[in-house]
Amino acid sequence: MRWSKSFIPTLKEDPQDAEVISHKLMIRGGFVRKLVSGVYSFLPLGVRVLEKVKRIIREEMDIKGSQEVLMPAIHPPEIWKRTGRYEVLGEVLIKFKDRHGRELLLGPTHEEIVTDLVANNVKSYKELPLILYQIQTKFRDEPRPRFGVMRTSEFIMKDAYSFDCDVAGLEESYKKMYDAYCRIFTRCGLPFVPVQADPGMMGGSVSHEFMVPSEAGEDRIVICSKCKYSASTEVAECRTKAKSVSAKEKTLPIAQVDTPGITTIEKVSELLKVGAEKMVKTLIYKADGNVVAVLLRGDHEANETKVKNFLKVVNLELADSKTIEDVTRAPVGFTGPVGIRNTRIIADNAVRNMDNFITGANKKDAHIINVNIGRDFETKEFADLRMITKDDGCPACGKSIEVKQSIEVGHTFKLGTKYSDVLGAKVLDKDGKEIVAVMGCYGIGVTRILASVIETNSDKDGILWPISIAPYSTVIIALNMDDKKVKEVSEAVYDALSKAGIEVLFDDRNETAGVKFKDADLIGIPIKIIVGAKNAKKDIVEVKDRKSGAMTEVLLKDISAHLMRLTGA
RNA sequence: CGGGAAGUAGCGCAGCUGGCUAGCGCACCUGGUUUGGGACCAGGGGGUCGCGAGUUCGAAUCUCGCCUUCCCGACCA
Repeated sequence: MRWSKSFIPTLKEDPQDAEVISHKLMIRGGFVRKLVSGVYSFLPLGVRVLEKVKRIIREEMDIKGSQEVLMPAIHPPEIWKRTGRYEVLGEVLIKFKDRHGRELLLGPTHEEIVTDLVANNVKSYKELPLILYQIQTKFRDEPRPRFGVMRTSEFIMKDAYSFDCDVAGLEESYKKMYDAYCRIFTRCGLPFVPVQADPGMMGGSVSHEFMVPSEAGEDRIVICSKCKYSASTEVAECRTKAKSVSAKEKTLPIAQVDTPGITTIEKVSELLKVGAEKMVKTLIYKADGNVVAVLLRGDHEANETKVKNFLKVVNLELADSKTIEDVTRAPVGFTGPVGIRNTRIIADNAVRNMDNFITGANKKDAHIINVNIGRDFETKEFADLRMITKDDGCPACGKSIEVKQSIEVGHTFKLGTKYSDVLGAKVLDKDGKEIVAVMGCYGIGVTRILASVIETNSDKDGILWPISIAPYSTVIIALNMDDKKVKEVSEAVYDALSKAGIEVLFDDRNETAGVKFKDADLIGIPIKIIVGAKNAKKDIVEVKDRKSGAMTEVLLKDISAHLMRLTGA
């Protein structure tokens, strides 16, 4: 492709509304443009990278025997109502009406649709196992689209679904997909970590997230320094050892202290000169509409995923101030478990070990000290409800752990029969008996891969695409198109490489050398072929590596062989 | 939805305490000189100052409402 004929609108300056590196570089490099918040156009360069990634995905999925399908983006709501996810997804679903007033929605994912497809068309155990996948656009009304293409309302996903006769079959399919995912991310040049995760609204028992450590990530993961343990902080268990009875302190008489206007743990801690670890914070939640008090040690943070899973609820949100006032008869900031009304109390395991602690008094401008469970209030419900920190030990081996910000690029789930049951995906087994298909589902954020690769592969000049997914492997930089010999040699190189099947971008623009170098680096082409006047006279060109800067001189006649070696074409 | 910031040419910004025809850099068009890391000279085109109302003789500038975008929180590929 000739640059002079290409639609590659590069920018010299960072766009005003971009914060993270990948967003800035994708805009500046002319890969994408925003239409509205969370909705992007992919420009020619962006499409080329996207297609490279898709090809890798298809190759790896096909090798595992899964088959590509293409399901619709427009769905009838009925099928979503049958599985109950119409309500679970709620506002995330983008709904509209057709001309007949019939409600339709844009698919946020496709468990319902594939399961229905399989239910209607697969009848025998002989047809299983079956793995279907598609690369398709998903629509989700995100609460907050973010970071360019990282989190958008419309995005391209590769989603796969496995159907097996039994759990053993699912295990096999799951392993295949897991392996395929590792290969896909490796080929895309991503430093990924598979971690245990929470299945969330997908359902099922086991899930793994494929995480790319990066500052721009929206999630955190725990990695053990010693053993192989890795998990999302959402599920990483906190090992809280129960204190022995002998270690318990003698209980002191409960007493009220005045804390006028002091509503936060930090300020109470400051005022009473007591560490936050001697306090208990009481968080009032609404869990599927019911009020629940969650008790945590003052210096600990709630893990809402754990709370949700413990309570077996779908919706969990901090209660509004009115609810808190109803339950505690005090303003927000003085909440405590003592004397709280009509409220289920659950406590983190760490709270069980505490004696003579400080809590809110459920009274304006007051806290109480020397509070003890059993004596001053009662709860029998203890569980791991807090967020793990780097000071906690590894849940598996107890050694030190690291907590890293990460980007989720893939997620795999062992679904079981959640969908196949409801939607009737059943087959007859050997004995003619009906069995429900056991399912797994597997997602990759295709557009998000681009952002992740850039987050982990860039320098001050621009993107460093791995050759496997670079929009072009090679760019020819003709330093001066007005120089006859330079033009002639560049054209010859372009011709030779094109014929050799190398994906080459020929910068034939009438621009200065500086502009061409800057643009080439910005868009991240891995190999530059530089044609300058002096060398051109001797039929020599320079081949320069984008990442290392290493340069070699190559004779014109050898150029295509040389590039074929470099690119593996 | 809660909290914060911002909307002026394609992009990045200045102007904004009320006063001339709204400005700068980049980009773009024409001509010329240039060409090894974002060249130079000359000429030129491009604006509902986010939208609407109000105050005023006069509003990009002040007031109110709305919209949009970005950042921090709840969601997830």
